[in-house]
Amino acid sequence: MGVLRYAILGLLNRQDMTGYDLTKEFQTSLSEFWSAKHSQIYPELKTLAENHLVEFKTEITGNVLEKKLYSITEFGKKELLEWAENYTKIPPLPKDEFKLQLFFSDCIPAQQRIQLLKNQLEQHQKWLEHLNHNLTKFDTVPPTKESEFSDYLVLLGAINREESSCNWLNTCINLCKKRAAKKSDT
Amino acid sequence: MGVLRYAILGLLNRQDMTGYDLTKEFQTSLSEFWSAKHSQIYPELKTLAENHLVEFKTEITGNVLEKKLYSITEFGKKELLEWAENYTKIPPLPKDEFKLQLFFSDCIPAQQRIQLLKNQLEQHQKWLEHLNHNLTKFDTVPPTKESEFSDYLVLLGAINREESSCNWLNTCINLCKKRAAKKSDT
DNA sequence: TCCGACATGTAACTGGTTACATGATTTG
DNA sequence: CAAATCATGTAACCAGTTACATGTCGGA
Repeated sequence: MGVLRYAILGLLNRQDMTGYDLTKEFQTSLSEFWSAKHSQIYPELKTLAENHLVEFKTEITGNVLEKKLYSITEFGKKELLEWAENYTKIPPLPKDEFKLQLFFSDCIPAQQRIQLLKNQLEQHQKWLEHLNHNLTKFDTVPPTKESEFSDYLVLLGAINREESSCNWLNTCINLCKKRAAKKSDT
Repeated sequence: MGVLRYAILGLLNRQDMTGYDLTKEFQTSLSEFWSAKHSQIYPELKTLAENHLVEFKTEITGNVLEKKLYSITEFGKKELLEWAENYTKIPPLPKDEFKLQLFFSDCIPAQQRIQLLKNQLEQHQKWLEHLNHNLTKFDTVPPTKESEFSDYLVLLGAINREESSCNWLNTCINLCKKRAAKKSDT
């Protein structure tokens, strides 16, 4: 695939950045749907520059420290646009250790299974809170500014996902409880 | 992490299997939340056997063809149970090329963005149909049999996820349409 | 007799993480 | 002056995919 290159091109299309800046973007604005460490970003920038999709000028911060300010080239913009217009397949089913655990949970006591579910629920609720907090950062909802608008859409997606995870976990907990009650019944 | 080993141990805990059988299980019952190709499974079985978590006896199918029937050892069961009882972290945010595309979609025409969203929606709806069809395979809902019960729970999770994806995409489409209407308004 | 399923493995490569390595600048 | 942050890179490793490689068995 090589999706990382488009993530970088997309960011550089918004504004010129250093590898360090890009790394921070992956940690913040993109973190909901893509990630990359600096150890992956710097080599990628190098090959991108070699292929003339980006270019850089070396700047001096302070007295000595060099930094490379990267910008997207016209050729890079063309490549980005081509990708941006294409249909993509739905994301491959993500691996989920908890679901695997749940799938095999017939080998542990019913009460313990419920505890596992509750623990998972708590973690998702916490994350959901964090996402809802991010929602308050927009001054209008939905935001009017174009760049903020796509931020908003993907944030909605993240919130949506967490909410549905919580719903599912609650359903599971209830089903397990019912089941446990029935068993102790007989 | 090394989660693959627990997936294999979990399956072998249900019944003895060959590497070939395991491969099929990953393609079917586990496919919603874990995957592995035979090229990964066979080496893993080898190391698992070396560590005495599983053992195998060689059987002959027909006249010559050898197959290795693997079974979990007591030690393997202990290891599996230990994993099964532990709290796991929520799955790492899965990479999602479509969300990345949407995030950068301010560089393409509004109508085209809507087309991308609609295409994604169609794909998710198709998959959802498939999952709902799987739901009809249980004779009672929720099923009473213990092994079927956890199948059922994870299937609910998958359906839940697809439904919420569809909801989100519909929301996005509506927001984009509204936005487009407003713009042509001025 | 041919084809699809059964059956098992290895090799090369890709994407990504963790750790190694270094050093400058700013701020408290 | 110490600590956090800025800044850039490489190396070793791990999980996973694709391709290579081989051969048997059962049924149409």
